[in-house]
Amino acid sequence: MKELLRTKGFKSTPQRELIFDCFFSLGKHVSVDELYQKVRELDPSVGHSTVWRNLKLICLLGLAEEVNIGDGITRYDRTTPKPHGHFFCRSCKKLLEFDVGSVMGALVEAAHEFEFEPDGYKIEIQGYCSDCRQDGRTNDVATGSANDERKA
Amino acid sequence: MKELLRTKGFKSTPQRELIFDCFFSLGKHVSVDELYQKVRELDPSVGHSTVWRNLKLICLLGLAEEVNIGDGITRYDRTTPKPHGHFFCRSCKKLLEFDVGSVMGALVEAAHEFEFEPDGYKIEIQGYCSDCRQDGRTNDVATGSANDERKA
DNA sequence: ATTGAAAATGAAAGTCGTTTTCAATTGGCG
DNA sequence: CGCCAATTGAAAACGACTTTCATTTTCAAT
Repeated sequence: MKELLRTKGFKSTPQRELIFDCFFSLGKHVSVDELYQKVRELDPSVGHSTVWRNLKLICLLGLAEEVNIGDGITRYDRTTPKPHGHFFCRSCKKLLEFDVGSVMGALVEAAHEFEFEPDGYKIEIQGYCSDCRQDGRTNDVATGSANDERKA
Repeated sequence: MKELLRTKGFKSTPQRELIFDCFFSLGKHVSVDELYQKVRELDPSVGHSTVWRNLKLICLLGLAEEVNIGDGITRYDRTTPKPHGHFFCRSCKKLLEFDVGSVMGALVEAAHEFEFEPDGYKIEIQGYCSDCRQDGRTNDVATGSANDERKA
């Protein structure tokens, strides 16, 4: 890791190494705060902004990318050799990955038709995972006030 | 519109009617502020929070849904009979729609495999549109500091 | 090993879109 | 018409993200 940083022109610091290590050990879709907590367990002196900056650096290095599922929290997802999509469970907030190999062709083609030069794909399916689907939730609008979907 | 509101248990107010009308006349991916500006042209007394609340209500009624492209601004997209994906140009921030009929089958199937009950799909392709692709931007990481991707 | 320029850090503050609060107003059923 | 609950508007609160700045640290060149 030290080598990668050097070759890209970044310095290696204890905090940075720790943050990188923690990020890759967590290995799932983490938010800044989740990573911050993890880092803090091992070194409580590391600041929030340092974690944030290094998470950005990880993205800049191409090792991760941001995932926005619309709940206002940015998560960071390790880049994988194969592109993948996400299932986002509205109930338990779980994020599951699934293979999107079968749809990439069509997307690339669509981009081509529009003369659009793609450099990123986000495929997200929202709904309820197998653990949560029994709750039978509906989007019946008549049962609530204009604002009560926030807690849903 | 008045009827739809009534049947769902919401009141019809001049502001609400105006906001709904403006939203559907704009008819594209609008942010709260864009809609607020439009509404203000016709009635400067309408408040920001009223626009926001009614945009939420429009979503709650199933007439629109939120689109998050990761730039921190929530946009609202009229629900269409056919699902569609978005091209998001990193340069000019334009949002273009494209048909995703050809990939829906695979996505539904993927959801089924995971026993996931989908109720929403987001397919977004990021990159550069035909007007912007000549800028030859690269993601060369060595050329900048850890933070300079923000302005990209 | 020492040094100095540039980069990195940490605490705190700033930013900005979103959301809530609350008092006043209004819609609509009885 | 009169009441009650829904709605409104202004302002404040909220919260995640981002920047600032003084201090510390890294690392290449002595």
